Amino acid sequence: MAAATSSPYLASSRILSGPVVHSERRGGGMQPGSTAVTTVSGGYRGEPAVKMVQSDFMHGAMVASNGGHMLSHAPQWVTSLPHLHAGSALHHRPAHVGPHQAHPGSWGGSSAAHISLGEGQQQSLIYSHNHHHHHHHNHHTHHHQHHGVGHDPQSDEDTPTSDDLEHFAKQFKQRRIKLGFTQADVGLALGTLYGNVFSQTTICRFEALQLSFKNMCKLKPLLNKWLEEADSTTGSPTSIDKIATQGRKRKKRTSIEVSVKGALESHFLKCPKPSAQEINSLADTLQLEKEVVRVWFCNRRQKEKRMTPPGLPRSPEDSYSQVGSLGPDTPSPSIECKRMYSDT
DNA sequence: ATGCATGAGCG
DNA sequence: GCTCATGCATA
Repeated sequence: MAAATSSPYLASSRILSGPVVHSERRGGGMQPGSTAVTTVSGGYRGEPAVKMVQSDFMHGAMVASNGGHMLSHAPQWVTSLPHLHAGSALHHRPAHVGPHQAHPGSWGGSSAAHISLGEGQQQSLIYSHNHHHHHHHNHHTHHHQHHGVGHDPQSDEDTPTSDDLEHFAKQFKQRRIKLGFTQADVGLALGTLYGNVFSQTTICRFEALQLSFKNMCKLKPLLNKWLEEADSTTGSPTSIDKIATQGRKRKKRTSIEVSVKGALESHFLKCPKPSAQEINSLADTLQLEKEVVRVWFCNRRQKEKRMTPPGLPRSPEDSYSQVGSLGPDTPSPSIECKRMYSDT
């Protein structure tokens, strides 16, 4: 329940967590020779040498996994402050890139090509997920707003369908590019317009329909509003700057080797929700930290819940109707997998 | 564009 | 510890 009560590093609200990092650095040439590499390996956030926070999260995690072979001593990933300069001038009046859209992808090779030669291809595997939800939205205890005029499907009210979202996302991206805005620009603009700052990642995922249905529905109105603002505002920029540079030290992204990822996928197919014991064994086998393995499975499950699996072309006969109007819970299959190991 | 990660919220 | 929304860092 505590948002930022006793955080030793974080001191700002999550609303203003909008770093305007404009890193254009490229050329990552550090290649591992082992299964995975982490700059600051060892023990991560958990039990530091000194007690400071009560850790409202992951309290029993390391307790249960503390078999006695892990050396947890380095809790923090160095307080490296990404000294960014708030160059507030790129979110409402980008530039006139012209009709041919020659703006540089400020985020590196994120131009328009979908070249994925690394980890972006492992997801080309088969997705044996069956999302069969009933498609009867807005049926709950909710009064309908009687509009005198005809109610458009994508005006504002009522839950959009998956088709609506897809169409909107496509339109959005087109207009956005036409206007010469980057995904990051939109994210920041949303912050200045509503107070909800979003990153390039989120905008990207929205356009690619890689968010959950509910999440898509939540973002759609905001982005829709931005569209109206973007093309209508032609001289009256209502841009206010609200940047809050944070100095949160994040664990460096663990690069899992391809073979290891394959092993993880195999296990995921057998058991998408392994127990702590299973995770422990897996981590030991793959020589990965338990947290890494656990998070990997969490992320993997999320992927299955996304809309439009990547690479899979949508057939005209097939329609995704994962409207969660029935309840927030997911009718997951009653599959239970337990592996009881007595040794290591 | 996407993989790994954080954190709130919920049992 | 899981789900879910979200993003930093990276390929």
